[in-house]
Amino acid sequence: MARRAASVTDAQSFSTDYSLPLLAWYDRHHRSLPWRTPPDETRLGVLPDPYRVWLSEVMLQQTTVGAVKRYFEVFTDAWPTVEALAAADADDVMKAWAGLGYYSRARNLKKCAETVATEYAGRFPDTEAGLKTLPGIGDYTAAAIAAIAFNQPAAVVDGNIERVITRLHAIETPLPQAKREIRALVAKAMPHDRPGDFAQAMMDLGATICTPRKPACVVCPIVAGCVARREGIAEHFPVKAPKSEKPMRVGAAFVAMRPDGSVLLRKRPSSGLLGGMAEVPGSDWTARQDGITDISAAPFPAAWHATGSIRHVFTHFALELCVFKANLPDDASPGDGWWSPPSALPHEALPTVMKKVIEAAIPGATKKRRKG
DNA sequence: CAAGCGTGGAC
DNA sequence: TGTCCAAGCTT
Repeated sequence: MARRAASVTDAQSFSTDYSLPLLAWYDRHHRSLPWRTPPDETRLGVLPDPYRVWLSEVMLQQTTVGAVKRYFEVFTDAWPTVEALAAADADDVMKAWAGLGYYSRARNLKKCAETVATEYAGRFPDTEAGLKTLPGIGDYTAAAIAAIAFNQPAAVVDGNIERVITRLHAIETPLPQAKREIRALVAKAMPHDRPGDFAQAMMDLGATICTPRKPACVVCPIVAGCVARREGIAEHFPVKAPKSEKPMRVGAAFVAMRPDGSVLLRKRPSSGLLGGMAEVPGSDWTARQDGITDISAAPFPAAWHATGSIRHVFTHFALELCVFKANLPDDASPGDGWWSPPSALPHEALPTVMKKVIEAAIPGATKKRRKG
């Protein structure tokens, strides 16, 4: 398909005229991913399923492609359409999301599916503005869906593209302050005939060539316009504001087990840290020196005995939990939780930190059995 | 706008 | 071991 000469005549400096070599590179070296339509099809007007684009984009928020692939397959097998996801049991969605992190994404995913199914007749809005009104869809995801699934001329800016652009133009302004400038530069460079491929080409470039460390400038298709490379300081960008250090928190967790191997679980509050996910009973997690790390935080009296401790690092704090275990009789009351039998435990909505806790008390208890 | 919000892989 | 960080969103 012939491209108009617009990107050439519009060019005002060398660094704004890179869309052509970038797209040519993408046509040859694009990554094949389960939610993608290859460029030889998009150029013929064949666009990917908006549901699959949306699902993949939400999963990919702050998450690696390698981790997303498995979850994407599980989700699309269980819920092939937005209507199916809208009709799903919310707890089943949380269970399927367990381990992927940032669990508000799963809660918003379900809400968004319900809204699209009931208020939009099962069809995603095809504009950035329309998409942004939906839960869990912000600036980046709205632009990405609009461009990739609907071929809209949206300026897509993610972490990869921030890195590519700050290097191309040697932008010393730190992130996130530079965001507005970056967005304007992307909008100026974007070819209106292939906005979706342009966005994915920029992201592929950032993921495979213009990498955070040791960028492969030698094989970069747009190195000719890169100011940072010319000055030998590509790795210096993007400049970021310094991060605050992580405090340490401590606490105690209690694994109660019945003779049949069932473990007592309860559900965390629906918002905040690990919102809506399952956990074993435990103390608060506190940064105080006198934080509770003993059986004084036990949910009920029992023959609790220490069975080890686990460490886990969250985004904004590190956690050390002392793990206690007790064997309870068959008729022990679950209180406000439930007893999860060994066959169900691996499929519960347990975040990784809770799997570590249970593994410390009952090795192998949360591992999924390989079939065959 | 800064802070809250997970996890696992690379180095 | 630590450190960084990966296709960000919400409040």
